Amino acid sequence: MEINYPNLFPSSSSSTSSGSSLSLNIANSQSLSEFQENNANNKQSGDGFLGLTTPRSSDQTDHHHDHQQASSAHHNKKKGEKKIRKPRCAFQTRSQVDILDDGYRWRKYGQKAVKNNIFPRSYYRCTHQGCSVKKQVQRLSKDEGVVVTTYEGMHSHPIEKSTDNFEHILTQMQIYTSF
DNA sequence: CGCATTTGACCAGCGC
DNA sequence: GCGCTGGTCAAATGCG
Repeated sequence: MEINYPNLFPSSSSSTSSGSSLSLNIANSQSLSEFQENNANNKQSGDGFLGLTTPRSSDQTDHHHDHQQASSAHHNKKKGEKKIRKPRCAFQTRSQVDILDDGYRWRKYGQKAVKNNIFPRSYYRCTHQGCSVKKQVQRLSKDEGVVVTTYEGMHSHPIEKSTDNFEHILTQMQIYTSF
């Protein structure tokens, strides 16, 4: 519950310079990647960020919407299968704006208020067909100048716009998250 | 008119 | 077993 990001983003505080080019200062941003077996010893309860579980296999190809709201639809999980946890990559960015234009086109599909944080968390999904890459954007309550963007999945299609250096970063992300 | 955003509800996992 | 929290869906709404 107590989200302080103990080990994740250590030196987030003591940053007073919110001058910041809004685009992206990679120098200040920290990247990290995790893999599915990573948090086996994760006794951290709240861990609202990188310990989150990925419920369904996110294959919206068939996407039989049994309307979850109806009743006992759930997703039929394989009896022997463990839950698959897709790799994620989180970036901490110092920016005034929440929406970091990384060259892809995103559609917002949800927003939730997180505990111990006055700012909501926004959920985005890539609008490209067949691309199920998701990202979530959150702003630290401690530092409103810090925006944490978590990417989940890899893009398998070219970037629409040319956002110079961010494309390079995306490439590195794919290296990190390669499984 | 088409698409993106908003927003409330639902559901699953986990902790107590 | 209950309640909390995070994640997602989908209808309604807004905007270009």
